[in-house]
Amino acid sequence: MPELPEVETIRIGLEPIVVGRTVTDLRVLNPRAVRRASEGLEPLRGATIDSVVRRGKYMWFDAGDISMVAHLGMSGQFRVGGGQNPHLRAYLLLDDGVRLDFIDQRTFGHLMPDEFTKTPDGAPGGWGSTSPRVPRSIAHIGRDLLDPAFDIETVVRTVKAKNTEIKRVLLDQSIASGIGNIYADEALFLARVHPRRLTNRMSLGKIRDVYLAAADVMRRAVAVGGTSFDELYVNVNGASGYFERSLNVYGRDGLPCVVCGAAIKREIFMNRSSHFCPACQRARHVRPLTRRVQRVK
DNA sequence: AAAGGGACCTGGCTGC
DNA sequence: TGCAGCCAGGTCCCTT
Repeated sequence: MPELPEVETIRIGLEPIVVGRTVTDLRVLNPRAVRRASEGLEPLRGATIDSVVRRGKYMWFDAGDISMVAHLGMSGQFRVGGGQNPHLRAYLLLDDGVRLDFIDQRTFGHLMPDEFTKTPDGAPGGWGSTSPRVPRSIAHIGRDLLDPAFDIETVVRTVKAKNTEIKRVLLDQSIASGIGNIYADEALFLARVHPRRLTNRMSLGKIRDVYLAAADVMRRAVAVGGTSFDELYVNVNGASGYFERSLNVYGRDGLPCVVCGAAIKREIFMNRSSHFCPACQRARHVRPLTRRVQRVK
């Protein structure tokens, strides 16, 4: 499940492979892998890649007037290819003979050629970029927590004004991007906030704590190459990350809390699992459970 | 308008 | 042994 740290690891791995290279050929093996399937990836043919940029979980190849946006979804991978893989969805052939494969078992990921639009704040479009522009289709995605132009005070005020639960807002990529289910649970644990806590019942300081915790956990995950559970997330060379051993709550339901020893709880919320310590993250200022269908294991 | 919930997708795993 | 059903979750889209 690639979130910001995993995508950043892949972006770093892609840079020496694609920057300065020209796309000499390309092929789409599964039309689901490309948005705007009518034109496919053809606009990339002949383009020279100047940089690989990331905002949240999105990446793009900056190739002059055109970009190729990439989202890995649940299981997308870029691999230096040539080998056989039943989940190979598309590939680019570069002018040095390298074949860059896009592999995606669950097919939630996609590639897409796109044009640029200017960033409203005049800052570079994302990590790895020096130009103030972003692909049009992802202009609505918020800056991520590790972006130098990320404005935490604006985000904190936006979150406070919402009438909903904190975890739902953490996963809203238009407010702050890059956070997925794993790091949302980890950030809430570190900030000692229940996932279903209502944001308009939180102080500005507490909301800030949650976002600072999310930034901290992602920064530490980037440093060790992200989190790997299985072969679905690996970097461009096929190697795994090491952050799984640092997870405090995610996937630890029933095991003792590392702080207080209480059993970590797993609860279904937003059709996903939430993992939290019921003692460290008390259910204060949450909506009554009767308002929603709940299944607790 | 904002909020919330389901669909999409595949393969590994569980339990009968 | 075989197979049905569950589970993983990022994002889009529809309904309220």
